[in-house]
Amino acid sequence: MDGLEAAAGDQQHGRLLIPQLPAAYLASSSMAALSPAGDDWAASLILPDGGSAAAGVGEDDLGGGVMAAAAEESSCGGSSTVTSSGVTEAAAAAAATTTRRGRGNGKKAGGGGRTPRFAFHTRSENDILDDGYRWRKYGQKAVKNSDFPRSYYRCTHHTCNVKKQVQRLAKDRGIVVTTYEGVHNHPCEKLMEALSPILRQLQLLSQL
DNA sequence: CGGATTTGACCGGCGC
DNA sequence: GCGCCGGTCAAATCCG
Repeated sequence: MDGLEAAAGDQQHGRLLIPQLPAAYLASSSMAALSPAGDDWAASLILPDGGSAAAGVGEDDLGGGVMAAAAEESSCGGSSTVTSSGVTEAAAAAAATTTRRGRGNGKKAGGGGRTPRFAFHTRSENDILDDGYRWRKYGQKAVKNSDFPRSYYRCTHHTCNVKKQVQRLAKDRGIVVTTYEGVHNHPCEKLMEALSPILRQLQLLSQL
């Protein structure tokens, strides 16, 4: 297991903790309870750890820990176009086997500071789920064991080095596997947008 | 016109 | 050592 800090212990109890993930990240990615309206979509968090991570994304074998997050469509992506069939059970887990390599870049982080990485499934017709951040696509590649290409995105924020990969499951084209790598070092635009009125009120109250 | 996407080439690690 | 494969780059193209 490399690259991933896995919360191995908790998996067996049906719970998954996501290590090294700041709350903002979580809030933005899937589970905030910001605006629980709109379509719901099923998400399952995947934390490939040790051996179980051996299962590749392509071969959607029951991998490591799965957590049926069954989150409401929420997050800063309030206007997300993610639509789903409403299925809420977790799909089979695939793990992000992508571990190393890259062009010089992959090395840099590997020196000792590993970038946190986690993946989750969403059942959606839409490849791109709006997580509140802005992404720029920088590559697309056909991968083995999958009929669908994998897309590579990078956060458009200047100082932010977060990447994500998006790929459809070979066996179930309705499921999109999104793998995040890194942690945003800036607030989520849409999240802040949504929070700003509340923050303003808080400031007012604190002045009293 | 500026930013995002597309797409083929290139690079580097890994397995054989 | 070589070929395969996944990830990234960058020029061309597209789009608002």
